[in-house]
Amino acid sequence: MNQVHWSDVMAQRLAERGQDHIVATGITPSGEFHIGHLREILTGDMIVRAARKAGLKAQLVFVVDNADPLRKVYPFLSDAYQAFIGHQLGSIPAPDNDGHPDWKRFETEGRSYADHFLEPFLEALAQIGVHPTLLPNLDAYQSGKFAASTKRACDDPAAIREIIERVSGRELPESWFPWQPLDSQGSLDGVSVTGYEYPLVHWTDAHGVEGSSDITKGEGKLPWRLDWPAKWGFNGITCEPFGKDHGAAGGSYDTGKEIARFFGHEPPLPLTYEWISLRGQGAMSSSTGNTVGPIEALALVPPEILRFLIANSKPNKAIEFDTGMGLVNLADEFERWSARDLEAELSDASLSRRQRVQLEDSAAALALASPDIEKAVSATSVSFRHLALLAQIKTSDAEVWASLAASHNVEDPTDELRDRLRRMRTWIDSTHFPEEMRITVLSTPSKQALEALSPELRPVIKHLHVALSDHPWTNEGITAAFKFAAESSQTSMRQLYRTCYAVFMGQERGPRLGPILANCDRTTMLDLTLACSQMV
RNA sequence: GGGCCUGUAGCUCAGUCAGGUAGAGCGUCGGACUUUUAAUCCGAUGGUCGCGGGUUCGAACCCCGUCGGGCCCGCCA
Repeated sequence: MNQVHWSDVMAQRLAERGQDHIVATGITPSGEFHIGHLREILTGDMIVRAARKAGLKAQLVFVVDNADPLRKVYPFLSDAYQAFIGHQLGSIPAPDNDGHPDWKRFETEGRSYADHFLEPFLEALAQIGVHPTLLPNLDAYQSGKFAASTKRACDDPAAIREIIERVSGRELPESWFPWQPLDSQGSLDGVSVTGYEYPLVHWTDAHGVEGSSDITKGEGKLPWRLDWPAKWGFNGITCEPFGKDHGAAGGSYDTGKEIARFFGHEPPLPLTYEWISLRGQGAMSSSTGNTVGPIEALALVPPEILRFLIANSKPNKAIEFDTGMGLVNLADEFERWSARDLEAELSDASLSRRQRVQLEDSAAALALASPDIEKAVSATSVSFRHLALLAQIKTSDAEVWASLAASHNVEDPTDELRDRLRRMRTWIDSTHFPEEMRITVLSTPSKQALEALSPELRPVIKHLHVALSDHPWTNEGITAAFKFAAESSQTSMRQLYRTCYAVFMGQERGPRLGPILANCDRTTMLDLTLACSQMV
């Protein structure tokens, strides 16, 4: 069988390199995590799954870059963080609700800035079925794992400098040294290296203080372009997906490749992926607050839908995340696919190569979408659209299940379905829910909708008003009134409904009106109908 | 300046690596269900594959050029 899904292609390439694999992902916990970061880790997770499917041994690791310094005081931080700029994220206190440093928890529990942002992300990962081995980078420095590579670099800074300058095309300052020592205050900024005798790097800091940094004890860190290839080595990384920022020519992967070999190991198999942007708002960025967090996204959609989004998009394809109609369409697409018997469809010998590839690709994406690798997500047979509708009309869950029992043969709602309804209600209450999907009954006539109505339908409104006035204000009564109005005005039911939607909802189509109108005030609705009939 | 990704049906995208009759889903339109809980089912509609050249018996696919979109080359997934 051909390898069609991107994850299978990666697995195949890994198989050519060996049997044992460690797939790495890495993120700097400098601010709130967002679904862009989810692409990083899910891409890794899916490669691991594909590799195991191909009979390889594979493990997912998540390098937490908590040795990276705080770059600036982000909008969600108080000015107190000014003092921490340049300090490592794993060694400064987390912000509290007001953005002030929470010294108490930092001192009693050791809860760092990095932990603060990492925790909710890990929670989201658990929900989404990703269970990576965590590798906090600060610990790696402190336990001396970087020592060997660091020594290699510090023993021959010119070689490293040559690689970076040649490959990236940028010139490094004269003072550049392949180790950034922590200064007298614990900052990585503004430190000048004055000498090196293994294992000590001597420095003078911005405060005029002099000191020495032991590279085997993590009293500093490697610059990013060395940090990355160094940890490929001691962690035995064989594959790593990364964002396009690292993948650019002359970027950190390019220099990393050569530096890794200088350190004495092969670089991992790369996979560059595109970024996720928010529809209409550009790239997501933790620092600007232009984000949708994984937790927030999971409150709205089930994990399998998020996984499906990543699995079904080729890594080099930019994703526009849309919490409105895009999500509805995505969810319904997932639902349709999972309801199909792809196995059976693929056994059809008359399929063209093209059709076959498409089916196989979707089948692979669908399998990867399940948070639980052991079990495929079963089709709920209820579309997102339909559930959105029911959730708006029925106030209690019991009514929703009763309706589904009648219309969709759902006797006993599965846990999956209950879960979906719960998320659906959250979504409807949020600002993300698309207006297009929102059921609104008008209180004043929609001039626009009435004008859009074909001329021969306008007189029908009068019949409608009469019929509604004469029938009981119940679901059955209203439905009977519709029928009566259609007969007395010689209109087909289809056309009558079109008229009704224009009158009551200002739209061309909509859900069954009987039950909805029955929940509305009779007088208000009759007044609305009358007003409409007088307008046309 | 250097480089990467991208342009295929109204929309979202497969198909490009291994050239062989242009594919899905959505949407739209029509029909069915004695008309609809935006449902479901059936059917139809729809593309000079950005543009121009070249290679080839044959090009969406390979090569050259060109235009448009996104992005990277200090940090960012």
